[in-house]
Amino acid sequence: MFNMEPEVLERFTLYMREQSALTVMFHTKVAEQMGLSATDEKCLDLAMRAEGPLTAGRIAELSGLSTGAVTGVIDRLERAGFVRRVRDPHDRRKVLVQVTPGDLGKFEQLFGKAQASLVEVLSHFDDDELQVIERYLQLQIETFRRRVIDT
Amino acid sequence: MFNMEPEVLERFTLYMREQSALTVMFHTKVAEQMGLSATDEKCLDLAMRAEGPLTAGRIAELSGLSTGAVTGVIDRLERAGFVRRVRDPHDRRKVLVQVTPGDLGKFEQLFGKAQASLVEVLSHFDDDELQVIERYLQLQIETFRRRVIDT
DNA sequence: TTGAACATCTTAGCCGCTAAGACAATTCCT
DNA sequence: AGGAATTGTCTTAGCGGCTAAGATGTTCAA
Repeated sequence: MFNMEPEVLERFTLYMREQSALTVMFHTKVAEQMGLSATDEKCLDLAMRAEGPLTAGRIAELSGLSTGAVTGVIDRLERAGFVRRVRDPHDRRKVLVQVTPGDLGKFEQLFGKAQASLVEVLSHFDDDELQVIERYLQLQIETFRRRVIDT
Repeated sequence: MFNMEPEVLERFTLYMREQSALTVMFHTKVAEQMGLSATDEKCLDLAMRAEGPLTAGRIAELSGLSTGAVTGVIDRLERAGFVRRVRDPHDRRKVLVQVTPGDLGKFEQLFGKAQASLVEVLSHFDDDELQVIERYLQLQIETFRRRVIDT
């Protein structure tokens, strides 16, 4: 874009950095409250957001950890009751990590609070404005994803 | 808010989680490219975003690390040329961490790329829409900050 | 069937983190 | 002013998670 005033860009850049820093802190705190490390929480989040159950190896890829580290992560998550190891019946080398449906109470509770915050924020906008925001978020995520991948 | 359709909230919640996960990954990658750990990059970011130079202790508070850990962080950042230790002339117990103005080339370059992405995203919106988005970001950050602090 | 490829686990070694205490500078109290 | 308490940073010991390399168990192709 050519005709954007520099102050606008500066302000938005600051928002991004601020948001980034807060996000990192939030994840740390959520993990802490759940009695997990940030790494473990990150992997649990991956497993929860995935369509079906992930394999251990896929978690390693997505998280950027070594397979050895992921073994430890799953050990701890399993011991804490958040996930279960299930051998893939079609390929018994693979370990499927199933998120335990119950026992996610603490997690849901913490994210529930975050969701309440989100509702509060969104309540300040009418439908047309929400559409703008949604379009922004979709674009931002899509662009950011590409950027993260080839960084 | 009462009259928001549940699907809308669900979608926004997903955006938040997606954005969170991408942010964490982005920070990891930025740190990696700079030859720093995620922790070190986080502290450098704090130091760069602060008004004046931060003390070692303040960095410990803001980052949630122990003072001992911060000593190590500053050692590494200093060795890598990103910051300098300066004793506070008014209270010689304190160590001020000054961000080196030069030598931030790699950092600026990486964040420059992120900024280019931001510009691209923002270019899809007109001025009125940008105002909506800015209002959203401000509210979101403010609300999120309170949420993070008392989580 | 046998070797190669694959998925996960195990182990050794390293590094950063915390907690506790050492050290130095400052402030407080009388 | 002068000693005690406080404050800010650094040091150290010990712990735990991470990586890399190799072990183990499974699948696949010829």
